[in-house]
Amino acid sequence: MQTGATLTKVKRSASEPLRDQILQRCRMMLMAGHVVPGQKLPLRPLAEEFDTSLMPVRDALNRLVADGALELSSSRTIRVPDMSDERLIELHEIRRSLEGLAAEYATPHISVSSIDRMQELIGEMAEALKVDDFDTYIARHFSFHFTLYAAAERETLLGLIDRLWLQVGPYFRQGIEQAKTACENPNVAHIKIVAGLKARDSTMVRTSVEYDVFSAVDFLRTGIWPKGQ
Amino acid sequence: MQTGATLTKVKRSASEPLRDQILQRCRMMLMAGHVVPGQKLPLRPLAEEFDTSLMPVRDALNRLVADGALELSSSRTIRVPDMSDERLIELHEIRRSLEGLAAEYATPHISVSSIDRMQELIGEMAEALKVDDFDTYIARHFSFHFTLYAAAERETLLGLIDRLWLQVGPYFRQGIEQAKTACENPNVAHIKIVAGLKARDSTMVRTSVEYDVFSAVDFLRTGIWPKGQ
DNA sequence: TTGTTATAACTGTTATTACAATTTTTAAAT
DNA sequence: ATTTAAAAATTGTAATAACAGTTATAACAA
Repeated sequence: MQTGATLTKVKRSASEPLRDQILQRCRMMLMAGHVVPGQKLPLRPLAEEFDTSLMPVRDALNRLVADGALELSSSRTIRVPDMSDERLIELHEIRRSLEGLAAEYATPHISVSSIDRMQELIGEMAEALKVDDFDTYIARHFSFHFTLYAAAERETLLGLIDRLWLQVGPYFRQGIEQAKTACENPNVAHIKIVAGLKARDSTMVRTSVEYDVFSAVDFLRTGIWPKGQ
Repeated sequence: MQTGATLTKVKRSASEPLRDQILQRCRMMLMAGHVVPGQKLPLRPLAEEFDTSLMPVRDALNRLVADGALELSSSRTIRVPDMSDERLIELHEIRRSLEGLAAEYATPHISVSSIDRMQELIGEMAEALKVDDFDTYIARHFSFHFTLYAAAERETLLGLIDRLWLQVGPYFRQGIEQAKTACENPNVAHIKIVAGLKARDSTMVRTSVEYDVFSAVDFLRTGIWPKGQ
């Protein structure tokens, strides 16, 4: 299947449908950049790897298509969509708007322990980057942002932001690998976010998050078009 | 099935999968408020009405669950979700943010003929309201807003806004029927939107759209809790 | 009448199979 | 060697049936 990730069997349990277990796996693959743009994800090989029938795999992938994380190309093959300049910019206009909103709502409510955790995550991100452990970097980076956004306690908003991250996931990894050094720049935003939270300054947090998202555009662009098209 | 809408058979054609045809039907039912909050939508009766098997119906409904327009209650029955005060407010915080964004981007690009059409739609809305033709009112109201948002030419943004409308759809109809007279208020916003477009004043259009969304909250609340809980 | 238990009906999920369309491969002809 | 055409393999979709929960109903007991 060449998903780049180690896939093990999923088990049928009453608590969680196979579809959801498979969905979770596929989400991880996308977020971690373990699938590459343009890559096909045919149902049957995936079903074989998960040791299930087509149906739950089909359900999971259809869900991801609905979320814009995958696409149904003409002649109905499911693949990881390519990124265009326009789409990248649009996604980040929306990200800026929604993540800024979430950041603002989160600021008064977020717990001190969560802020401390975010502080730690900044350190762990730097550590991971030093040893080229991109998987860990991506995981910590995700935790950092979603610890903040979850504190806004807006379920629908969180879901929308999640969808947007799923769409940039496959390109984010390429961005880091290409522009590793440039990652210091976003980290400045991260530090300001934590500082803003400690001061309970909603405007500062929102502005810092918006800047973080803003700077991500150029960062991602270098990953998508390394030669500088 | 008691969907309130007239359902006819869907036909298997090469061009469009049954799932998408059924999805379209269900979307209409939700947007037009032809299903009521709390109502169950079991697969088998729907499949019988559409004269298909479970699968395409299941696909369509799962998609709507993913979109937040339907919910999988505990004990996995699919139903129209109830609206809470918190959810209503959250949805409109997001709506305001995203529809404001779309409005701003649309203003410089929207064609004169589209603006004219929007002007017409305001009239048609008033007409429909006079004769209690709520179906027409809802359809025209939808056209009015999405003519604007489509002009922004942001596919992902449009998709997100569409999702949000799908979630408020079932409650919008109740709102109109309950607070019919109060509908003059939103119309003021509509008129300002068109005026702003003619002047190509992005800020004015954005502000008017944001006010329209803002005023929709109270309006919808009267529909959801008519007694004034 | 009320509470409990067994039975039946109904729910979405999953597996299997068949299908139609597309893509790839193979073979033949130029 | 290149082009064309036929055949095989691969794709997602859809139908059917079996499954495992849950909910409703009915029968029985107190």
